[in-house]
Amino acid sequence: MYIEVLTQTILKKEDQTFTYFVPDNLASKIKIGVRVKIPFGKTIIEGFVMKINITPDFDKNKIKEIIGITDEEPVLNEEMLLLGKNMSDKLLCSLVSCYQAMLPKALKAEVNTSIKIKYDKYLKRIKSIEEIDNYIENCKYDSQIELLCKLKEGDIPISKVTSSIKTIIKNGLAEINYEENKRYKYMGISNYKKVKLTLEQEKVANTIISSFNIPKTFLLYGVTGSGKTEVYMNIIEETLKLNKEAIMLVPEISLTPQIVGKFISRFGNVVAVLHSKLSDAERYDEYRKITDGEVKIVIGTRSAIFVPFTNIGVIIIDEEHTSSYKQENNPRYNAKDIAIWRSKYHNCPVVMGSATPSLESFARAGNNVYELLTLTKRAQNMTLPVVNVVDMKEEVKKGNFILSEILKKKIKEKLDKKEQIILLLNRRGYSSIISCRDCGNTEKCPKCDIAYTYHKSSNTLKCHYCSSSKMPNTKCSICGSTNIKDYGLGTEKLEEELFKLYDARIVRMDVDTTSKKGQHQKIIDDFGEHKYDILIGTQMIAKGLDFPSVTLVGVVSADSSLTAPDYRASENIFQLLSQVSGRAGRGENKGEVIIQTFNPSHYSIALAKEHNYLKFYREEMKIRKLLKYSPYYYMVLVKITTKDYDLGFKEADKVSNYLKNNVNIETIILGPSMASMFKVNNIYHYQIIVKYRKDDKLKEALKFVNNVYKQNSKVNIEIDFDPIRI
DNA sequence: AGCACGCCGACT
DNA sequence: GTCGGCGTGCTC
Repeated sequence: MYIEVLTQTILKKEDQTFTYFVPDNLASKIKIGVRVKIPFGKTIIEGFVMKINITPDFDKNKIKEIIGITDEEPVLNEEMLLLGKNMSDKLLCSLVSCYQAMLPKALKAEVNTSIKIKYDKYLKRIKSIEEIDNYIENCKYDSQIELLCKLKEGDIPISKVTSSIKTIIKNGLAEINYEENKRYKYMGISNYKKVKLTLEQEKVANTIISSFNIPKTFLLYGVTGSGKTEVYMNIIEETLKLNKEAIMLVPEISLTPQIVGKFISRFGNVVAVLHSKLSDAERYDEYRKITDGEVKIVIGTRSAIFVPFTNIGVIIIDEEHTSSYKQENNPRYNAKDIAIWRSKYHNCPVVMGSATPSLESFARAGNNVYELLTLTKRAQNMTLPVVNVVDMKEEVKKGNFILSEILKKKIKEKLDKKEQIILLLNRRGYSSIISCRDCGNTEKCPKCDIAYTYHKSSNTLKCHYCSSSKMPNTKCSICGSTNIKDYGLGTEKLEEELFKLYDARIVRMDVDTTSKKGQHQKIIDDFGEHKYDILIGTQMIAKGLDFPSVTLVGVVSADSSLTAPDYRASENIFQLLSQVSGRAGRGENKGEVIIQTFNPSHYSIALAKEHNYLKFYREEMKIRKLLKYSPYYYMVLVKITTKDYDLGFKEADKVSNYLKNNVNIETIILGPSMASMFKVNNIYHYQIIVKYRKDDKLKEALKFVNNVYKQNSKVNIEIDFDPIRI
């Protein structure tokens, strides 16, 4: 039998299937979606079986035989095969990359795919009891007799293969059996109690429950502390009653251990947990629970959206506004889109929840594409914390560059009361932003309203949306001050400052301190047990943490992300400030939030202070409309990368011109321009931004340019739909 | 990825 | 003349 195999494209450019021969003795084991080991050139690789029983259109003499079949059952089921094709078509990326993205490492088609799976060993009797008794009578070794007596009663778990075990096996009395060890390591919360839903929560839950079997998307807009998790659990409970499965996506599990704990407490061991900090073997363990039908609920990060449940009852996406649902490398999928695709396949609803929904989702709810559900009341009588905005312009005049007068005072106050403090420093990679130290003004491109990026080599300010550039001013264009500097304050520097001022136990949580596995968890646990007084971190600490004894949250510099060269900067800062505000005062003590900023009157800061999402939404939508950004316009980012500076510009220009001539007139093509990270590893990055509302020609045009550069070994192209960062 | 093929500079 | 540099192309 001849089969068609899709290989992990070594030549990364294109999907290519290869024809192989399957000998008769293996033919019955071949199914579409299983992996096969195949000789390829001088090496052995793995590929997915795409078609079986084909008549080859390749020279039969050159067709090689497969080496073996890796799987008993397909790793890609019918739904996954279909979904992969859909993804690769929609995202203009290779089919293999889509299939690989759906699978845990242990099940990907790769050259060296042998992930160590932990086995439990059993010694199993293979001869009758009489035969064993016979053997015992003639045996003079006590250790063997002891083993054999136990063996008569059943299998014996063994850890080491001793010499007596070896002898027993050699004499054909027993054999070693292996069983995969699936580790259950998550624990429930001991004091968890099922909470009776409030009327408001119940109404929301019932609306969703009455839409089971309908592929509909709900947007659950609920203020922080309104008990969205309880609603989710209620819906999932109903799903389980119908003998269906549930997927719940969360931004990052290692940061939300409380949610997992609640789920385990309530649903026990029908829950599998998938997140980025699992080792490959651990991830495979969890995955096997799903394929074996042991679990009904999966909680996981982005890629958990692909779990091969066959009867999904509901898909929940918590904190739907988070950018982590979009994958930033190929295939550049958004888990929210995959969720909606799967909801149609399984006829089930999708529930997206957030206290600060993304503008896109809220706009869709406004257009009745999604159904809007709201939770307005904070559960358990928790009050929203008081938010204090401090104008750093005034503080700088007093000589306070890092911590303001009031924040210093409050920290001391809380330390004295033995309460805990979280300090947030939003230091993201955009160091090359220049802003005025006196008035907080950052110079922006007038066309795109995006902060200019400073290019040191040429001493110019560049807008990397539209490629316009200008010389940096020596004076601030608003207040005339010459005190213009790039802004940079790191977590280490803040930590240093705090050590100088206080005698406190301080812990830092950022990419530098959490790269090792389990470190996240340890910091969170330790802080939860009050082994530290102050937690310093980047925005990763803002999400989902729930520490009752935290009574003060300080945002040390709200501006660094406000001035980021990104049209979503205002939205991001509003979401971030709202999130952190929700973190304070979760216990009995009232919480306080202090936000330090050079732009106290900026609407996203002022409205975050008021906890006024709706007003923020309206304000931001006006700007998006004016400047033709999402959700009014869709965006596509076309990236062109090459080692050759001149060639890159030439080719990017060609692409841009081709697009201009082959899309609808209303579609806006910006660039080519230099990407914000222009030269990385000696590779030059150019980009073209496409903005459109409706364009039936765009897809074909993008497909065309994409195919052109698939054949080009010098120039690479990548297409990113709805990019989260530009 | 590996490996062969092939077209130019430095050399026993 | 040859040896070997690695740019290019192919693997069912």
